[in-house]
Amino acid sequence: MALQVYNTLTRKKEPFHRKPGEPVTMYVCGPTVYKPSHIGHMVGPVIFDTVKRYLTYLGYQVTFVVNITDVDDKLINKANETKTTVKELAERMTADYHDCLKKLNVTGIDHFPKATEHIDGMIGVINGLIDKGYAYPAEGDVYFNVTQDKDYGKLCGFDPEQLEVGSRIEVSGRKKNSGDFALWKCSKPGEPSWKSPWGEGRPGWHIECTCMAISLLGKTIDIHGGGLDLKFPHHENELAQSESFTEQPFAKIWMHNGLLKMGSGKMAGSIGNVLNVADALKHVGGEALRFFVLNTQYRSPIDLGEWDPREPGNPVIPPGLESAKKSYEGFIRLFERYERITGLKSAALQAPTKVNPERTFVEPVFAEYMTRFREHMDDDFNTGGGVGVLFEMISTLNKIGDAGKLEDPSRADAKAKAAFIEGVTLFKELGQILGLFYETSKTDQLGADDKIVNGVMQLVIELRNNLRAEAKKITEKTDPTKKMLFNQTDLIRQRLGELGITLEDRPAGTTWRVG
RNA sequence: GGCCUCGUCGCCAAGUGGUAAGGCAACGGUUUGCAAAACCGUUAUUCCCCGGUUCGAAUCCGGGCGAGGCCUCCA
Repeated sequence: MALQVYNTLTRKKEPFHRKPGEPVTMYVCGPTVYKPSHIGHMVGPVIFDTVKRYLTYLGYQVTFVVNITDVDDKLINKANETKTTVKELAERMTADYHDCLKKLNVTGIDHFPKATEHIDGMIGVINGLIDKGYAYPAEGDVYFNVTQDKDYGKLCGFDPEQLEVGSRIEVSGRKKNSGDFALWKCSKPGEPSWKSPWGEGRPGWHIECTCMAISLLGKTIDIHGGGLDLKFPHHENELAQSESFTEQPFAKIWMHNGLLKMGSGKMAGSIGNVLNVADALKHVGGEALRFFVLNTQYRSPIDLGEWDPREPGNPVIPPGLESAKKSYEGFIRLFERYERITGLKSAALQAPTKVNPERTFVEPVFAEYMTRFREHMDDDFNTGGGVGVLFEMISTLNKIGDAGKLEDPSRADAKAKAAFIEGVTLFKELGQILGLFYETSKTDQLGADDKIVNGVMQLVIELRNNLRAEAKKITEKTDPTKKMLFNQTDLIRQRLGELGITLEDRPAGTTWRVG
């Protein structure tokens, strides 16, 4: 099956219109940088980063742009409140945003254009729209006239007439129609402003995306993405003004990701249940957080479960994240097993990064997994289905490991070992398409490679195993010395456990890990 | 009031016409000195309810109930 993508514009899945090898342009609406990123801000970037990863895997040349809105009302208000400048606030919050992206392995974004760096371009677009009769200046503002755009409302399926009926907003004095929206706003004293043909002012919300998408990616982009909440008014308006300006289709495909929810409620500042990325990362790894987002098909809402941080005694993390963290440990353990079996670092394991039609597998089951994973991804980037395949692979690989006695060098089956390595390599290949398997394990972070840490751990393990060996020599089960010795070995294991270190007594020897 | 989603095991979730993936949790077993990890087994004859279409429906249609989103600057 070839790649199919759901297009909001046509409300159906369509065959992807590009052939592998061709360039693909992708534009996704980014954040307004006025406060630290919360986990909801990461959903879109993770999803579209994964879209790029899969397209790249298939051989497309993807250019991915995410804009930074660094001037608007929220920024101005926040800067005033906190006694700082819009510029300083925007720079600080942009740095926070980049840091969050990095922690979640969102590495595919090629350009982060800032609104304030494209003001001249926006003025050009607005001028063009006025010249063509789509926009009109009004007392220092400039508005887009929705009645001039014959297919206004096509993205959301809105009838422009109806928009006025249920509208919560009064027609402002300067607008001709209630649906008209600002392309340019005249500024009040003290606000950031730029010179324009209509006086001192600043751009409207939607115009920056039109201008930056067109200037960086061309008049028609392949994929335009964003959260479902942006569909209206932002994307509808962006679409209207862009196509009015260029007289060409703005985006071939519109993709909208579902939003985060908490059980039956929503995450909102007004409720006080907003979870910042930085706070979430104190309790779960970035990789587990990314996995959590990808566990669900992107168009569905992502459920964090019922959670109210204001209730005393409630967990510090929503149940959905807690559960994702535990699920994810299965991935980590498989790589730990790989390291025990091969004596190699899993981080150094090289897996293919491009699809290879000639690829063959010694174990036919891996070819099946590969196919099933690809079928899910081809079906509108169904990462949730793909994750399911990954879990089935873990189970299969563990069985191969068990049956082949791979952790016992004297009895290990060479054929099984080769199959295991082949499978883990595919596992890594598929996981990397989802942008997973990038973090250094907690054990390594603590310093498993560190001479002193490792030396101390080996010493503790050796001493404990000496006690275990002594205890095992005593055959009489009720012997008090045997009991005492085992009490000591268990105490060591328990106390290390309290420090976050788990000891595992395996046939081939005792290993330790953090977590 | 208008537009639009969604309702699959205790929780999360894939499946959108061919007879219910997977994860978490739980329980039993193998293994282990005991654990941990892993493995085996059990846990939805049924997909909110009621009708209809069909040889066949979780999937399509109609009606109901329930939850949610958007309706002019929320990712």
